[in-house]
Amino acid sequence: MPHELPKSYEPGAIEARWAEYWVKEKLFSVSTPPEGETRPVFTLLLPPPNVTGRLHMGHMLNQTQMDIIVRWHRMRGFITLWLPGTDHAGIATQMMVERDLAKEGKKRRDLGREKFIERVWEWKKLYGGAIFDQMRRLGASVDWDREYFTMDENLSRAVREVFVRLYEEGLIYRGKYIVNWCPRCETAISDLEVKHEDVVGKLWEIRYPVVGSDEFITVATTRPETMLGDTAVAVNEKDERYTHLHGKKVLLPLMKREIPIIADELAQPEFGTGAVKVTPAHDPNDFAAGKRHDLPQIDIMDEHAHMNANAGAYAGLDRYEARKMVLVDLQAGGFLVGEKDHPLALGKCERCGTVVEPRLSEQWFIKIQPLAQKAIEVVESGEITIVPENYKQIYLNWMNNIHDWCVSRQLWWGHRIPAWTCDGCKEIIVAREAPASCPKCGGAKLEQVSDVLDTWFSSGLLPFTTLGWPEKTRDQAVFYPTTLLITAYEILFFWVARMIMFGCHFMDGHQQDPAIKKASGWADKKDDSVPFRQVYIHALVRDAERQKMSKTKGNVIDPLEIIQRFGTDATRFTLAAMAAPGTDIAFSESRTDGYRAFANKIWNAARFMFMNVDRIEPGLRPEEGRGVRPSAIPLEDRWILSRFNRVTAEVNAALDTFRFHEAANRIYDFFWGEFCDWYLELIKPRLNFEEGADKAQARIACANLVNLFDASLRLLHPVMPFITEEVWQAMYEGKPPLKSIAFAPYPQADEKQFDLGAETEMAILQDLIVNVRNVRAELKVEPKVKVPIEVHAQEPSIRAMIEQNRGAVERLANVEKLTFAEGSLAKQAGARSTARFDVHVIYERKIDVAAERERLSKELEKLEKEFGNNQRQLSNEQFLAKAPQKVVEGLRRREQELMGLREKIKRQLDESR
RNA sequence: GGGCGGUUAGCUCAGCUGGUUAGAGCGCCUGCCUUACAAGCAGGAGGUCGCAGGUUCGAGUCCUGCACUGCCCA
Repeated sequence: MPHELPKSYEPGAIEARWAEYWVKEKLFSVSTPPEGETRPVFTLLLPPPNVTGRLHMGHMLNQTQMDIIVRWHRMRGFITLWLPGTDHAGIATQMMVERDLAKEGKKRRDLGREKFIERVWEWKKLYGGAIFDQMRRLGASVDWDREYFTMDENLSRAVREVFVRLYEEGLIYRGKYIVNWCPRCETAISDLEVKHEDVVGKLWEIRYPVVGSDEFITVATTRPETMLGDTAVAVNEKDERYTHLHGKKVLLPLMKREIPIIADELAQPEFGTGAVKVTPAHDPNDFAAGKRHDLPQIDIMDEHAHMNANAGAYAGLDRYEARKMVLVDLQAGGFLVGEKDHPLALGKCERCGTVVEPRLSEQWFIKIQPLAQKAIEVVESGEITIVPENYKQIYLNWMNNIHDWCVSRQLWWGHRIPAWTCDGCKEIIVAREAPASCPKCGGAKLEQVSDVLDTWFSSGLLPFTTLGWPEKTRDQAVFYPTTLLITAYEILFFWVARMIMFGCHFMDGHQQDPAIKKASGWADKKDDSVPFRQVYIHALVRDAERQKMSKTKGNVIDPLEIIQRFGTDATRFTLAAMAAPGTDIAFSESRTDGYRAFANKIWNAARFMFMNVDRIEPGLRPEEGRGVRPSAIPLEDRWILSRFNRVTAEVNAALDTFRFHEAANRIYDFFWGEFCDWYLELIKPRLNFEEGADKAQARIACANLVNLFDASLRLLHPVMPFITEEVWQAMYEGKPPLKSIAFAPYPQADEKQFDLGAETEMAILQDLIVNVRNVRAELKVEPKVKVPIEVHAQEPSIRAMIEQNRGAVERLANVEKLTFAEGSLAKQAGARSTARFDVHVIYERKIDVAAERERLSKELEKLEKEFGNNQRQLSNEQFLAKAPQKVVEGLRRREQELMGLREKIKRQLDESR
């Protein structure tokens, strides 16, 4: 049987089938376009999920939006490349495998570096693809043939190349500085990987005896254990309380070490006692002060944040045990003079939650200023646009206050830094490949630096390394700069900023193929070194109570579970419909449930269409222009075409500016509220194919229906790819002209089809029908009983229009017979008046006079209020002088309507007394 | 402490550059198994747009202050 769609809509079945088909047929794979290509190009890089990752709502929103934009471009004839890949996620992945090892009672050091890395690769092979399997379920139309992994050999080579070039340019340096150290992960982490948490800590006051006097100087600290590493006490130069102590020394309690009192801006007179202890090896500010005053740096902890030999009697203790002991001993010695609650922001490791320890260590840094400069310029000048715009300022603020980036990590899993230490002369050699001997002393014993690079170092390069860099490839000429980046605010600094810095630096001087650049609409952009032309920052998905989702709170919504219950299409639609730029999404299942109902509506409308096609002309296919009869086109056809084209214009405009919610809602309102609720109902009589019916008319109506349905499916496809594919394929009974609706042209508005007249007439007709239904409900007319109505319309054209569509009124409003009256019907009981017509429902039942009067009074009150406003404005000379003509005219017209309506209502009120 | 948002119907949210009567989904009430759809159809109730000022002929929309609330940075 042709066109068979099962009676009920089951998203699970159709979605799995099409998801598999799209991948199997390699529909979204893009080969490198040859020289001379003139089609526009759209390139999008998928923000690489962690290889350890599992799909969450954030991914789902991100990917839904990307897929909408991607499918939209593809359907508009762009060569559309969406590049997927995963990130090796240094710490996260290493933790995962360490956890596995722990189950076997082993640690990574038991295996050794090489064996451990082998183990990680095994793990990756087994579990690394999970998130992409999940992505396929979303329908993400990425090019699976170009899938990359940041640890792939070609990408690793590019990473080494970048590192060496930066080093040679003097933009990478190595040195001993205070970094954020995670004692659990045993590695340095960047500023961005530290999350601050507000806690109530304590502020302790400790007094240090001044050498050579019986005076004390009192310092305040939140971390008393670090006093073991103090090498000075600082006071402010301007603080007169301490002027007499400048140049003196104090005897550090517990350690019995004499340390100087220095004058430094580190000490702020307003804070605490105005004097602070200085621990250069354990605090970044103290480190800086230490440099200024050439103080010794005494490191008192090891990599696990346990006290080391420099901590004297406390060696071996964990930092918190040491704190307790130190406090006890200070107390016993009479040095502890105060303790009070003190709010502080405690820095924790983003990955494992361990409190971060500022630690003095040898690390590699990128000198960021020169890179940031260009990255600021390209955003300020609009070479890269950021949407919503407020993120531009946030980006610039951050960029302007950027610090050098610590890129070394003391991990095993990642890109090992291409630097070697000569065993003989300790020279550091940075090179693309392992050097055979030391260029300085000729020694052959060289050892590669054990650190690896921050994961973001390699992901920052992806826009060009995925296109073959450092080779100069045709792919780069075509696809670079990528067109767009869609991502979450959270990684604006981590990733977006770094891509911009790296892109501008390493692609400096690059030029995109000029023909393609122009065709793609970027002719006005001057700089092709940027990694992307536009950035769209999407919102956060929260739970229905607006809470941020978190595992600890247990309020995480699993997108796959939602998909299972409501279907991918409905879930995608929910995210699209709620994604107003700049506002977080409070995900609510009831909305998704509603959008599944929308999918169901489409399904059933399709069944209705197929039922008629099979009855009237089984071979009917969508075909542009077919079915439209040039003369005597019925109102509903002119109307729906006008509406479709307007909606098409709105949807295209909305997608162009990332207003996903607007695009989704326009289609929803059109398809359900106009196409199904009105158009389908209106054409039902024309679809009559029985004996004696106008079969030519039925064929035309059916062809119109099919064309409009086809166009609507194409309009919706980027948002709901599965159901649209299913119905579209069914329209061709499995023999479509293209492999997928994904390649069918996206509807573009044809302004010639805009028909304001038809829209106005239709609005009047709908108004008439709704009014009759309304009165029927009020008169409590039995649903099955048809009643006669009288209509009065002053304007002959309106009367003619109603006359012409009397069948529609009679059918849709359940009317027995429509007759026209010459005079106003306003005073009749059971009548309604509008500016265009009066309608009287003829029905004997006594109406509820009190209720009717109440309704009328309310109506009158509303009218009077509006009329008051109307008059106030129209009698205001300033208004008349300054307001645009259009607005004034509108109000004048409304004034007439209001006066008429007011009279009618008043008369009805009089009559009903 | 600095910065950025939010506050519109019972709930979740739209309302773009100020312009005629502030919208949707869900929920609620009433009535319908009307041959595509009860996951539906038809009708209905529900809003001093956080508060106070200001700009303007005109403010949900722009400005200032306040209150509450969220996020980021230090």
